Amino acid sequence: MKITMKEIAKEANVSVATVSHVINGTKQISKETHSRVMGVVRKYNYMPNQAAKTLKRQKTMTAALVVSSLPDTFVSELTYGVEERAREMGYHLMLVNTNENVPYEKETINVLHSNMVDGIILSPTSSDLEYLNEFTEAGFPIVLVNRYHPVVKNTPRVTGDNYQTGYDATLHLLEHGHRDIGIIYGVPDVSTTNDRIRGYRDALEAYGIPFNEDYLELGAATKKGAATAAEKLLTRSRKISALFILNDLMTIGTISKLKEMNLLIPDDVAIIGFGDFPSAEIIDPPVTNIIQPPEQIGRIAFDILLDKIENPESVKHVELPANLVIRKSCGC
Amino acid sequence: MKITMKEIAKEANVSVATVSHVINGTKQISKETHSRVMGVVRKYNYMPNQAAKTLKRQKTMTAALVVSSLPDTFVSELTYGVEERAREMGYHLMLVNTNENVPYEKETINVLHSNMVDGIILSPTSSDLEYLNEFTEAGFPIVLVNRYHPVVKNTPRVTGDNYQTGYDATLHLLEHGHRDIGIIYGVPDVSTTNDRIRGYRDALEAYGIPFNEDYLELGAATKKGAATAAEKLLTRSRKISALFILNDLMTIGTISKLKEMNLLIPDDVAIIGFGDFPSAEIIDPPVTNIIQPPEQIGRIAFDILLDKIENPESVKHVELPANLVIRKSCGC
DNA sequence: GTTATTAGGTTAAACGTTTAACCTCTTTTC
DNA sequence: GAAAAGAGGTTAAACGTTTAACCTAATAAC
Repeated sequence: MKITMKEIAKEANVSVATVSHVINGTKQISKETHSRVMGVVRKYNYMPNQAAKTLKRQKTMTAALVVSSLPDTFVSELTYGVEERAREMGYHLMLVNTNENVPYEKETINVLHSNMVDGIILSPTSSDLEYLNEFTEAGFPIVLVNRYHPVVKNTPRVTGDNYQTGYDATLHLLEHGHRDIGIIYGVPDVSTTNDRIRGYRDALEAYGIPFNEDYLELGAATKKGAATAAEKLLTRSRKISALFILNDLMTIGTISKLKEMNLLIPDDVAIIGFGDFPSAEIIDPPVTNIIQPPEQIGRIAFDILLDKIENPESVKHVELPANLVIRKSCGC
Repeated sequence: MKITMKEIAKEANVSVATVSHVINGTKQISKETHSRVMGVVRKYNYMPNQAAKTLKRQKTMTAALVVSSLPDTFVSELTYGVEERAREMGYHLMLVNTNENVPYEKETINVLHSNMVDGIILSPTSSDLEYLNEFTEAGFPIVLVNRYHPVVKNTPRVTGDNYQTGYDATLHLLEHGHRDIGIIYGVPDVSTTNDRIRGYRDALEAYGIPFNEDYLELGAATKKGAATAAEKLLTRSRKISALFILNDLMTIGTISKLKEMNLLIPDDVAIIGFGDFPSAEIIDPPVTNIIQPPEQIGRIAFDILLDKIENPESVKHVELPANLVIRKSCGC
């Protein structure tokens, strides 16, 4: 069996309270006792039982990152940022992927809430987030990341500035003279998609161009999905001369389809992608991308979670700017 | 405060034991009592305190995945597989990235061992794994993934067949007529690197070609690292006509450098990469890759961990085959 | 030379579950 | 109709920590 504090205490000839105090530094302890206890601790490589500690302290020193999909570049890098920051701050990280499954997401939040973690960073599946209020109102720290919804009260969030990036990308394409710009989006009805499309609409409006529902197509956030979406879009609306694609895998899928259709980028169809990827600059042509800082979003989200844990009234909203890195696929 | 079993018991007019029994189904309970208790449970959305449960049961129902680096395609997909399988089996997953830091790895295993998790899937940083024996001998379940070392006894592992893939890739290049084949590797002195290089050597030997230390270069598993490694290799040994590159990011970095040097792929330098990536087929030329199934490795690793938890004597070794997917960069 | 203060410990209650042992009725068995 | 078995509960002891309250001897204060 695993060694316990009681046995350490016996071997060091002190009470368990003393062992606890030397380990945690919660009381003055004489030099000799201290080193005698630490000697025994090291001898057995003793580590306090986390469950007991948590039960008593009501603090787990672990946080959870709950995402709605894992095999996704953005999410991977987000995870990296969160994990790194958690580690730096002495926290452990629990990772759960809800796989875009809303009931499972609810269930997950519920069990994590029961003394498994001190707080949650959540990238939610849907906009139906009212159920979160039950937890946040009870003082359980949750921070929303990437996707959000105004229905959740008193809850910090950190996102990219999706509206602005949608606007900027569209504007750039407009400045290149494009008037018929298609969008391939990954997931319907989430704030990220909606905000970017809002930016797109407003940019069009600034140029006096009417919004056309036919120019939107769902790409399901996959290569294959985007390929068929691109095909639909370009056959249905032959005037489309530029595409704005809302994630990296879909950008790759689209390019693949365009090559298959023998369409030249950017001459026949210009492209701006969302989310940079490692090979973007060695593709022919190198692809122009909106780059968001997912790792930084993760780090900040963790810091805000910590702030929320220590200071329950605090509600910070952070919106990080993104950059348009211009390469060749837009026509530049 | 969070609601406890005691309060549920009071409101349902039963003892806490009874509440526990209805929740866990550990005893016959009358229909009325059962529904009365469940009524109160649902009313307050009660969930048992995990810390208390763990303390009593000595079982956490969570596993840990400890990797040595996170921002890496292979690791991301491995994580995906592990998380998915854990979720399916009703386990939670703890994720920690040791950042190739050996002391931190040791420390991590130590705290995870103290009733935080029921077992660990470890992709270790170094070959210095003797310290693990202390834990495995005490019956703590650990399964090694990807990297391993024979010094760890009684410990299951699941890896790709690195020797064979090293052999196959080299052979393919040899069949194309290449006699001077460089290797860019990511991390020195780990089993993955060593096994692949062993395969490379043996393939060369089968063709009667002497092994040349100068044909190896460290690429640090990054784009930049590989770019400078490629440059070094090609200027130092001008006869090199093919490159075998041991991870995806390094493949991209190398291609980028070759383009910069105005070298044609595959005419001036042929390339085979290790680890497929989403854009491999839209790059010009499409890149020939060894593809390993990291997600499957993850799933299997979790199953083996579970097996080890339930059956401590079990020691399974799994070695998964990889495929050479042939595209254009090898000269085909 | 009494009284406070401090240093260095110990005792014991609590954290919220689980579960063996026990109890009390009913029902079954022969 | 007495004994055995079963159904449906309860009691209380763990699980391994933390921490407030308490204790004692030594030192400081005046």
